[in-house]
Amino acid sequence: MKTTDTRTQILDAAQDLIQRVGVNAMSYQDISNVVGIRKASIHYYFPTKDDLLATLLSRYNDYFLRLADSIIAVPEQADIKLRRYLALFEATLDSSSCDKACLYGMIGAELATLKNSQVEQVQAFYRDNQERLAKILSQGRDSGAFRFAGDVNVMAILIFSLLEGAMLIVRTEGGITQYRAILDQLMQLIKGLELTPNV
Amino acid sequence: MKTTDTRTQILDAAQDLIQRVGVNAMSYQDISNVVGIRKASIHYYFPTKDDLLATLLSRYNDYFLRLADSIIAVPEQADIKLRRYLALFEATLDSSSCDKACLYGMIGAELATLKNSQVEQVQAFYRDNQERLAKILSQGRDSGAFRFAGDVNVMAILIFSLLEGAMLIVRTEGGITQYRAILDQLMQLIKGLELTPNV
DNA sequence: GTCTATATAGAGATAGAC
DNA sequence: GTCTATCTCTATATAGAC
Repeated sequence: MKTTDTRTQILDAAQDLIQRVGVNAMSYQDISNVVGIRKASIHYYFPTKDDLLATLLSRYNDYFLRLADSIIAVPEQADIKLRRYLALFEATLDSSSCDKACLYGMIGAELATLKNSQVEQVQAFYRDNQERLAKILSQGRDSGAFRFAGDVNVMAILIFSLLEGAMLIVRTEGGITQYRAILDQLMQLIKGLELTPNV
Repeated sequence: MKTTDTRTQILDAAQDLIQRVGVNAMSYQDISNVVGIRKASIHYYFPTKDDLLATLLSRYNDYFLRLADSIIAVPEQADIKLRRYLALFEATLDSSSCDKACLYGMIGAELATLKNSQVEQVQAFYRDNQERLAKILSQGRDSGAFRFAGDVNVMAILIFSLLEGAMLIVRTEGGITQYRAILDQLMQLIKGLELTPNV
């Protein structure tokens, strides 16, 4: 059993807290309570809250896009790839009792309270994800797995917005079950399945 | 020209601020600066911030659902009704320079920092809107205007999640233009339009 | 590296004059 | 109703001992 270093423990605690309550409601004291270190000590690793947030956003971005790219790289049907990509978001929600949203979804709501450099990190995350999604959608439409009309890039933004929004919405009620139902419905729409007469 | 009473000015300012920066980043001092009244005076109308928020949520809910119901009541094609409903959300984003999201979308992100009674107000708003959406979708599917597969209620939650999510996401880039593109794409999906060979 | 102690600023809220 | 003044609490952040 390998112990995690303090710096990582702080980042983990901070991320968990932000995904639950948001950046502005999260404090060094909260992190202190979780990690079991005095709040002054946190400043040794991250002098300001902005430093901490910047590191957090960058870490989350790297981690998430690395996973997304590994999904895209595998030679596989587009609908399988899309399912796997959607599962990445589902995993975030799944852990614990469905009170955690995507880090960037939470941050997105608090966008106006961030400094410019952090806003750029948010923009980058959104853009990168939409790009990955567009790639999967293109492949699917080429192969005939997907049959939706319209522009691939707009569709990518639509899906990304839905994922971020649903993660926030289902926290009030329904939780992971409702989230999965929404994703199933989305897959149906993308595959272009028709309404059958009596269902 | 009729002057708005102070109480309403406070509510308006508070709502505007929350839609931009969120509940936790909004302060009585901010409201004070906008309304031109000392922050202690605000407590005369709303003793606690919870009182203010409760009033705000209730007012927004009443206002929004009244509009939604007036749209549903009119004898009209379902796709026209849906378009009008979507326009309600678009109007929120439209005013000013696209830095305002839906009040309840912002609140949804900060859900964990609210007290129980306010969480219930959020749940009610989500449920009520999904109910209205489901009604429009049912009508559309019966009339043949909509041809999506799957459950109407799930589809309603999907659309609602998308609306709330997109409003947050497009604030980083794209703004109202991107938001409209997403809604157009959504309408296509609901109408069940097929992919045409060379578009 | 982690601690105690403290500086400083801002929050929500109350008391009481006008 | 609105003001000034003030209370209390918590936030971010720093200084310096160990």
